[in-house]
Amino acid sequence: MKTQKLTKGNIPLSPQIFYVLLSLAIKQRHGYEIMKQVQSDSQGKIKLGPGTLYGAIKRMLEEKLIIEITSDKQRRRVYKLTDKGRAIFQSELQRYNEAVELARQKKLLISPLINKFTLVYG
Amino acid sequence: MKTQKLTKGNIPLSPQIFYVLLSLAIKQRHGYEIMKQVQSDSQGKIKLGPGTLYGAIKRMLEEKLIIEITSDKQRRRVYKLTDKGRAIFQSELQRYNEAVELARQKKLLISPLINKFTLVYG
DNA sequence: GACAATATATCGTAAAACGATATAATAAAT
DNA sequence: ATTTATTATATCGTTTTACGATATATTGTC
Repeated sequence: MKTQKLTKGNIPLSPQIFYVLLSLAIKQRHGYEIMKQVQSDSQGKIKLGPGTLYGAIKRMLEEKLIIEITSDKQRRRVYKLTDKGRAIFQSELQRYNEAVELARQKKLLISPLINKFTLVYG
Repeated sequence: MKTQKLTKGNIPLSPQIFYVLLSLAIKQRHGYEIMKQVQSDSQGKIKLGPGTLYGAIKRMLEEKLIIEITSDKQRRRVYKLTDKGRAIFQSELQRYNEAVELARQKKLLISPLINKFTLVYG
């Protein structure tokens, strides 16, 4: 009973998987590096523990969103995005963008740059 | 053992919960309306079945992200965002926006408007 | 009156997140 | 040189969530 789907048709992705793909979209990385990058890319909002990280990697390998490119038997195991992984990341990124645009259009997105002063005197 | 957390500190939210909050950020709605709105807001990418929908509503009520404002015993049960729900939605929307901006900055966001013609002759 | 769409609810399964725990190698500090 | 911190990977068990199936009733339409 192989590990599965990453949600049907891979859309939508969980935020965790999204950030893993994002980190690998820039360059190939090993597990621990992914973990740190996700934390930094998400401004500390998402922290992957080992359980989440290696569980996610395992499923993503099975789904062929990533492949391992470790040369020989190194300590670090390096992963890179497959074309499929890149396509799915792109599709999910579009969803993020569309959601933000929709929210902006509905005046729901408050710019963090607008402070109380601006709200009162702007 | 009350239903729980919606992920620790409520961040990050699952895409499903995010779209439910988005639908309620615009106006109060009843369950079935939320379901339809999520589908339309996400361009059909996210479809909530009854299990997901009413399970999510139950947990969001317990977490006090939404409250029920149904008057008397109506057929439809109407929900609206609480201040907490709105704050959490806003925080999550910021995360979406930051992720998109980061991706844009890294040249990872491909505009769907740019087609092959543009890529070749632009 | 029949039928489709609306509307809510629950149950069971599967999948995912996550903390705990473990182990080992490398790098830094004393 | 030895201790200590950080890096690095892995697995196990629990909790949480998503989600399809199923059920039921109401409202609206032909």
